[in-house]
Amino acid sequence: MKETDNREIFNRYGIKNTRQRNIIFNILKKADSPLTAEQIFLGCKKLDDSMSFSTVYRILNTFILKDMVVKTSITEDNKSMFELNYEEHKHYLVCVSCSKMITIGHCPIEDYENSLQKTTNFDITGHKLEVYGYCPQCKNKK
Amino acid sequence: MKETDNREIFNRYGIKNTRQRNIIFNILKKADSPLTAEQIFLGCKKLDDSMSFSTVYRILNTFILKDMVVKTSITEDNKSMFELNYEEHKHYLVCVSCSKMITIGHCPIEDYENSLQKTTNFDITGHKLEVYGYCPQCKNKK
DNA sequence: GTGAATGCAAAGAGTTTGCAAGGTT
DNA sequence: AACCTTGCAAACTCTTTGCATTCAC
Repeated sequence: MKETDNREIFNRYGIKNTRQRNIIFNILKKADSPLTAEQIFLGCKKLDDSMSFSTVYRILNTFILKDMVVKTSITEDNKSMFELNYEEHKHYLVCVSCSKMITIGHCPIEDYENSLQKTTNFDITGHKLEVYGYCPQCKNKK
Repeated sequence: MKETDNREIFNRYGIKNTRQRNIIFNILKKADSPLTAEQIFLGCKKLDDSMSFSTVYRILNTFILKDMVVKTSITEDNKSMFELNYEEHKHYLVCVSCSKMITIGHCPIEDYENSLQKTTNFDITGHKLEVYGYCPQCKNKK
């Protein structure tokens, strides 16, 4: 534990600063799209061979409880995916062939939520949007 | 098998007309939002106590293969949900408290897909959108 | 030192599969 | 009759949990 120490962040959220939490937090920080628990576990293994799979899940659930991480369901095969809870609103464009995910900057439906709030009388708290397609590489292979 | 016989539909898709398929197809027809495999199984049990859970999954997968049904992932707890593959494009507004789902008629992002296609060079095939909030009943209990 | 976090193994969900028996065309 | 579908039980995958040990504060 040296250069990449997230102690201050963990303090702010009231959780202890452990080696395993640092590893996972750093993996999520580096990721540019949501990761499966398995991807995170494999990343951990490279840095600490003794890391256990249940620790990965437990830490992710702790992070979720503290709102540091969000679970974005969404694959066809019922695997959860995890990413840092960025303040900015993000959506992904997902390749249905190779599963590559790229970030969509602008959110097209914030305005829409307002009108929906009026018509449905729901108190709207958020939304999930994913767009699917073939990425430039895969569409040429079709 | 009498009044509610989907033989013609099954013929059209090239699959046999069985009692179990009729039961499941009718349950999906009546549903106004996606159902979990368990909900479907429980519905089946009421009409045919001998129905097996694996039959439910197998029939659902057959229907998916024939594009009669779509699997819409999406719950926080990694359960799949299933609904008929309606031609019209549908989205749901989901209550985060009681899980009630209501259908959103208009899709706000069809235009958006076109612009995204240009900027990303993806060949876009579809999208998934769910909006979350508290329904009128639940928001008063908060 | 005290309570919280970890590793391991085992248990739980949800879903799929092998096989023998039964149903559909 | 030939093939497809079903029921049952067992297997498989993803995730959670119990318990003893280790670690952070």
